[in-house]
Amino acid sequence: MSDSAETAPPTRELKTAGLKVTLPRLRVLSILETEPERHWSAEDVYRALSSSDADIGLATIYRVLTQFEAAGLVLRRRFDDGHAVFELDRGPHHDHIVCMDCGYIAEFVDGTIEKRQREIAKKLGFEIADHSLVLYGSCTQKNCQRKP
Amino acid sequence: MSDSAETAPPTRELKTAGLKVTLPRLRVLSILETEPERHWSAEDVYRALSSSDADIGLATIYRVLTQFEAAGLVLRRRFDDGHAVFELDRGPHHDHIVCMDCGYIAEFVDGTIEKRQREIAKKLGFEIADHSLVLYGSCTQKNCQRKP
DNA sequence: GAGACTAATGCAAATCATTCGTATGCGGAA
DNA sequence: TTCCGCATACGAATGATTTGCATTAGTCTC
Repeated sequence: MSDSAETAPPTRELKTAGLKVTLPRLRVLSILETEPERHWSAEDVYRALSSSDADIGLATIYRVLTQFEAAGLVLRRRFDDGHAVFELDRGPHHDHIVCMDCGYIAEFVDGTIEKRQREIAKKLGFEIADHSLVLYGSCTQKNCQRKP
Repeated sequence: MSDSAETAPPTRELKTAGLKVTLPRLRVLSILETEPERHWSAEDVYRALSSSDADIGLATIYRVLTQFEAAGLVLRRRFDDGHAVFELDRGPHHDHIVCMDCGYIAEFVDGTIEKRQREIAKKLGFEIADHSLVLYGSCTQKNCQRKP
């Protein structure tokens, strides 16, 4: 089949999101997709791109990630150090539990908690738009102590 | 009665916390106590102190607040903008719900959620040390739109 | 497919909250 | 009160993130 007859997945994704298809945006999206579950800092993405080939400035990474967030492609998270990390917004909503020793991050979903949140918001007279739940602790895994 | 026979509350609180009683620490603690429920940024405290009298540097505010945190006097919170705010650590643990329109912050506690968190942590093999739960939404109060 | 119009990018400089370095000074034990 | 060491003030340094501006690349029209 011809190359142009089909649109490559990242390209289609950008178009669907209403974003102009540019090289930096394609590169960033491709990088994110190499590890779809990972939480990337802007620096992480920058380094991954630099080591590959393209010549993309850090400022552009920030701009692109912010656009992706606005377009609903990625989620911006912030754990206790205050710095932002980004992850692809795929699969169902989830919350996080972070190991304070090794930085390992596990994800979970819990219907009971989600339900209670809605009830609480209602009782307090809020219309809830979003939430952030992060548990901090020590993972008792054998592989702990490994820095992220 | 004599002044020295009784220790003023903030002084006692510092001593109990194992902190040397210094003027900046007393001033910061007093400011926090003017609005015990408030979430203060370091800047907030700085401005409150500047407008009063003392000559306390912003760097000192940061140091003092960090010491207070370590001593368990205050809690450091971080909402979505990534900046730190501090509140006196009194009364029971609580979580927050933030109005994205006016910045109003309400507090709540929910046993069901706390319990589920412990269960989840256990299931994932974590020993939980802390957690952060913030709901974001719009308060439907009459006083909304008021910036913090 | 070429030209034109606009939005996107690279780079460097600017910001902003927060931290550090260092000389000086205050708190508290003897 | 006297002395020692931690605490403070100040400004300069830091590090993540944003912005200004000249240049480039996408997209749309013909």
